[in-house]
Amino acid sequence: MPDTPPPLDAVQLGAYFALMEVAGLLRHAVEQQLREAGDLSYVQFQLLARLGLDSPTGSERMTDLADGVVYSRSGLTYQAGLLERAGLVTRAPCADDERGVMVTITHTGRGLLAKVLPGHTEVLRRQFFAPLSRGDTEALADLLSPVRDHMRSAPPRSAAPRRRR
Amino acid sequence: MPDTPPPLDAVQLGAYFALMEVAGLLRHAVEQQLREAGDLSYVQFQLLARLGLDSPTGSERMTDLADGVVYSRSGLTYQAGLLERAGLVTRAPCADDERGVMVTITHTGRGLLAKVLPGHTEVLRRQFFAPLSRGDTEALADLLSPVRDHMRSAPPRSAAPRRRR
DNA sequence: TATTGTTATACTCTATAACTATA
DNA sequence: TATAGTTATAGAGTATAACAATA
Repeated sequence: MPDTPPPLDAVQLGAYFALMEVAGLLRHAVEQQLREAGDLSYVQFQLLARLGLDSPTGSERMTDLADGVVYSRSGLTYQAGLLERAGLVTRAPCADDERGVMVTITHTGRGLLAKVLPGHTEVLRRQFFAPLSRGDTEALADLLSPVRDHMRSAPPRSAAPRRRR
Repeated sequence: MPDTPPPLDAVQLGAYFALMEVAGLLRHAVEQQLREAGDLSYVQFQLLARLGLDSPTGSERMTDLADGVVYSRSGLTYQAGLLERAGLVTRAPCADDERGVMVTITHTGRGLLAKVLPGHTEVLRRQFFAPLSRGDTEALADLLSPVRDHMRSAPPRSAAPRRRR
């Protein structure tokens, strides 16, 4: 039987629970806005935003999208299928790797993204940024960015059968 | 047509995306641990933790639990039903309000909570707290607590039909 | 009349495993 | 043999609306 680790202290628990609750409430609020404004789920918005805002070409490979969204392959295939059916993205075989598939945001997709963003921004300001000063926001970004980088690189559990990469 | 708000700047976007990604990855990791260690979903864990750790009596009303978890009533009924069937909680009519239902964590429920917590703690330390100093953790809690309080009190959208409270 | 909670129902999402095709 | 992506399928979770009972 392994040693039980010391329990988290009050400050740690506070940070953890606050983080999870804020993120949960925020996602809930934002999801609602996205659904009403553009009939998009949060995941779908993330995919469109990644293609339309992050990628300079508007294209990405399925695998890279899956990495960013932490989904199973099949989950991404499902979502990409929905977006394609809605005319928001196209799928085409990869040029250099015949096995791969490139997903590209369409003009319609960019339009929907633009249509949805103002309301998105408003919700964020009202729900999330309102109680934060400029310095607070910077501090938050500086605190969370290293955590994000750490989590991206650290495999979730030690003994798990490595799935990808 | 309403004025479009100014877009968020890079720092704000960074804080927002970092928060959502960290919370998402963390939830994913923690959910896995909870599933393996105790066959619990994160929501079920939250309910048990709320009853077993936060509440001094081990009991809470359905309504109060729903407030804390931000679920629809029916969603909570569903989850409470699962927990009850697993012997982790009991449901009994409220003493003072005949309409109400009190949910109480059982001995078995406390046992499962205790069984699951060490692994939970370990995941949190490894995935979340590792890159954070003591001061970082405090700063994070101090930054996020006001946001949580703000979000709890602020109705998600202005024009929505008020549902509760 | 308003509130509490449950039920019925339908839908969305996610994961697993099997499968195809290419590297 | 390993990787990319799809498909089939099954299960969990969530929301909506209608409902019953109590305040």
